Amino acid sequence: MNKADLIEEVQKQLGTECSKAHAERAVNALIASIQRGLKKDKEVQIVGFGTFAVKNRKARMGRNPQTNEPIQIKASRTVGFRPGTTLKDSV
Amino acid sequence: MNKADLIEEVQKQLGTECSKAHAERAVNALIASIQRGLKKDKEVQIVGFGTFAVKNRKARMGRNPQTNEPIQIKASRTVGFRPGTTLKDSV
DNA sequence: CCTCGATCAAGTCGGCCTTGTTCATCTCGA
DNA sequence: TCGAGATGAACAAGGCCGACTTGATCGAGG
Repeated sequence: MNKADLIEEVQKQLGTECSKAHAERAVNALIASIQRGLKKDKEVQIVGFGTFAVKNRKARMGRNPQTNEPIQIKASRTVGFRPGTTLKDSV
Repeated sequence: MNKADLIEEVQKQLGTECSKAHAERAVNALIASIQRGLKKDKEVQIVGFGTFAVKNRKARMGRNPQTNEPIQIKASRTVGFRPGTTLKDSV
């Protein structure tokens, strides 16, 4: 399922009163808001769905799959997601 | 950041023309749509954000942290999330 | 057309995941 | 606005799953 299909689903649930353009704006706004929330509070919790959290990933040893040469992987940040109980049960 | 703050952020980005109640409906609709997309296609890709995917978790051996007793962990399903490049760079 | 993400290779170690209670926090009805 | 109900985080220890590395290529979205 891609973004276009997702927007269509959202527009259906919001009713025909809401245009697809509005649904798209809402989707983009939500995504942007989650990003801003992650940057600010490092965590965004959505009850009944799950929790997004910025995670610190330690430096470690890796390997270049092409040259088979060991390389140093620097510490980095990523975004983790832990599904909530409701979401787990629904899938 | 909780759901209420998130809704407020969304409403700001949508403009004052959109009420907070509408923003809340949009947020709920999007979440519900993602859930339905996961149940249907097992994967929801949002460009510029990341990808949600239903993952099959194999059965394995675990341990009860309280009794220190080995236990069998049954195979289960969970929802994984892989952040996209844009999201990684923003945090 | 241009950007963005998935994919593939192989090897490895970081961290996820288990149970169950306790506590903090959020949601929602009145 | 406040209380009641509900949801999730944290905590323990340890095993093994899988995310992660490069980089070119393909597909698709904007």
